[in-house]
Amino acid sequence: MTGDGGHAPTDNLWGGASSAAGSRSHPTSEDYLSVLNEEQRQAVVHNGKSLLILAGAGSGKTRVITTKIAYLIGEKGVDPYSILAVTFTKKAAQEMAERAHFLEPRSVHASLRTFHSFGSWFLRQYTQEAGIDRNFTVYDDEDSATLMHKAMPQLNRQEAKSMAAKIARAKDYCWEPDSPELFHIDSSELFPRCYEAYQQRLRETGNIDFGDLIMLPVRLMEEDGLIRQHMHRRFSVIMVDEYQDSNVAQFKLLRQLVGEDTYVCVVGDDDQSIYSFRGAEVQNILQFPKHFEHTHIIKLEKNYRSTPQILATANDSIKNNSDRFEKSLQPTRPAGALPALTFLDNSQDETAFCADVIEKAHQRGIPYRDWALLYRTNAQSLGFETEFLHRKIPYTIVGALKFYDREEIKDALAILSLVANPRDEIAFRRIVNKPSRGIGEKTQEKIVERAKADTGTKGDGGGGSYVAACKEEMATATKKAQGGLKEFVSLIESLTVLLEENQQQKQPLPVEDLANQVDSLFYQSTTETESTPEEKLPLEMPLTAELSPDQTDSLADTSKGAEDSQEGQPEQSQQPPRRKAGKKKLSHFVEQLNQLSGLMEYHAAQDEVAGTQRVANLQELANSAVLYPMTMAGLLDFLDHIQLDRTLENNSDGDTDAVTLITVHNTKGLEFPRVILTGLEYGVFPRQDKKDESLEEERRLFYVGVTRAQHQLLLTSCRKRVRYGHLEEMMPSPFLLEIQENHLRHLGEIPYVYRSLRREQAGQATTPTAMATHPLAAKWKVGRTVYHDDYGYGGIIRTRTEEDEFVVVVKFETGAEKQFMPEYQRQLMLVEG
DNA sequence: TCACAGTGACTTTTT
DNA sequence: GTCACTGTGA
Repeated sequence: MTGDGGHAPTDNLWGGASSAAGSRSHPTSEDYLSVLNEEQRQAVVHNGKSLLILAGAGSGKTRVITTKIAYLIGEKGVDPYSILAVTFTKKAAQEMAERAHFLEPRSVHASLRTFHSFGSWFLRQYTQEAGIDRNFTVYDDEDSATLMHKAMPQLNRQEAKSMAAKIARAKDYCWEPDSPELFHIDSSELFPRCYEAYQQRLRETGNIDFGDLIMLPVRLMEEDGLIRQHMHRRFSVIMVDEYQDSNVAQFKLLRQLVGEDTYVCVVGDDDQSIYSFRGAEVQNILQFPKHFEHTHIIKLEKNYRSTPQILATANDSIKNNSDRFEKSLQPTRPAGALPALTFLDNSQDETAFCADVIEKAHQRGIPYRDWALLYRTNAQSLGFETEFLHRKIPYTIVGALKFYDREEIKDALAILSLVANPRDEIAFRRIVNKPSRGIGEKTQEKIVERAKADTGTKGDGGGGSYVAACKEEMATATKKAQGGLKEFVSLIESLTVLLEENQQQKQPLPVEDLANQVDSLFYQSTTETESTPEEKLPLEMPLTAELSPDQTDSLADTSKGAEDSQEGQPEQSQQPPRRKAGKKKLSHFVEQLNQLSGLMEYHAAQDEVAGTQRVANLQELANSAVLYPMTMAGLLDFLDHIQLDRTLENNSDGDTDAVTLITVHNTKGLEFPRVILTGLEYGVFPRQDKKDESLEEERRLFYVGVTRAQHQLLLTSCRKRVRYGHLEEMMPSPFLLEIQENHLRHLGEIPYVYRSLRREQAGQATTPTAMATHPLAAKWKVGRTVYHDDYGYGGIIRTRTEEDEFVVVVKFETGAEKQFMPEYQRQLMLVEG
């Protein structure tokens, strides 16, 4: 069934499609199949019911998927429209789309999406069945925490946040407020009550949270055979990338989507499962053959990315994990340099060292974009940013300091959300009194009560509008509040009117508008149809991965706008529309909103005192809306895009030559010629050693980091680091010690602890039973002098490890004998010498 | 209602 | 070193 007949008919189809696609020549199926190895080729042409591809790091996983898509369309005559491929990040989805499109132009009609954007697409078609608002928006974690806080006022902010996180976890498993399994997460009787209250409050707003994006579609399909059938007819091929990171809810979604005649193919690597903290279930991939009958398994172990030296390092580490498919990566690349390990005195030295290395390399002609700087936590990026800024090394930072999480941006988005859905309690609370309009907590509470009473007029939507409630409240409110409310109501209403007025231009009611349309049809560029996302019948809704608005070139205009609009000037910078636009752009609407709401003025004042960039950020938000039409549908699209695509916010990807600063988690699926893996200290990476299981996940994370590198890998570790405002002595990461000594090159000074741990390890090599020595043991040795805030000076007389916690026993000068866990009790300090 | 100062608690990783 | 929450005074 491989390279047989098919040529003549498929070639016709092929030719037709590629000529339409333009100048770029697309490879033929022979071309793209010939570059695959045997296993890859098998995976592509596999022709059964279900397929599990276990693909090691760098084994050409994406190539296999994209080739498979092309092959199915080009050779097997599968309708691209009926192909669904889901990934976890937008970035991955986009890359998949690009590569598939290169191989097979018709793949633009396939649905290449993230799980969550698929959920959103699904729910937009079934808002009524799901019991949510037609114009629902998606709450992020912070919104959820606020909602929880309001639903259960006795919780303080932190407790509310933790409850919200637990609810999110429950939704990862599709557990309802009355599910008995909830105790797995939190056995207190408070938890189900909180969940219940939260859920009720959420439904009152008509909105949904991240978990609902998966959970609600699952429930709808479980309960409604018609919807399920509908989906089965719609998709005949379903593929999932990075399947090791799917959670139970996502598994259930897949289960529902796969009908009798659906072909299902999942790809993943259990060694790269790094999201169990948010419910990812490795068992999904391990048990896949059990859940889907007649599963064929193909392993891809040849690595096409890294040098043998880098792979040796990776294998050294990952083989220490117990719960995994036994496998090891086979190198195919030519030999390279050994990975280098450098110890630095402190994190300042670390940043300087990294900057030096990159600068020197640059002088040798190695571009900045070759480099990626990896760290465990976002907070670590700050030091690098300042150093790079100072040295004028260009960098792009992925994922950190999220643009859309900034206060001013969330404020503006809250107004947008409220315009879309006036029942949005969280958005309402956020901006009703910002800038201060004299509407305090008391008044807000009354309005919320009123709005909720409104909802009592059962049925789905209708009541519960906060704008309406504000109006009613005006009658009884105090003078001060009255004025504020009036201001606020007129803001939202005028914005709504603005949007509706513009929207009406689309509807062919007034004759002049028809004329306008003719006008735009004839006299404006017709090449790029400014298609507005319109409400269509469910089956016809496009589900292709939409390209994100090009935020990069709008960036350029930002700073200017910021300077000019210091005072509440009437806006001078009318949006610079690149293409002549007949219809107004959403960016215009956002600018209006920024002005009318007083947010611009408010934040300009803040900028003044704090030296921040808030006005510029608000302007940038407006700029980023330029690709959306100024309609309700455009607004929803825009909000969706922001909520579901938090990854490619500020990266000016493409041709710019810049170093990548990125968390290890975020590098999943990426590769770089040169990688520096930083902060390899115990307590930072791995973060803690609570349980074996989570240490194994940290190790997988380390493995992911190492296997991102193609040619060159640098590892750095600091002896001291500032944490919690104090300079602390750090221990080297245990992962460093797992690497065979001759697989590493050690640069510079090697700390005593590292040496002695290596020695200890060498001694133990013959007795591999107990590697129980706690990493802290090297530092807190019997006989050392310590100082305690309360007890004064003393000496360590004993140490032991108790349930993975390291305990020291200290006898103080006072005679008192006390036990401490130095990891947590910071009052106890080692005295130098 | 709001602004300020003092106090206490906590820091993963993300759609 | 950073929030977030609390209490005070205007």
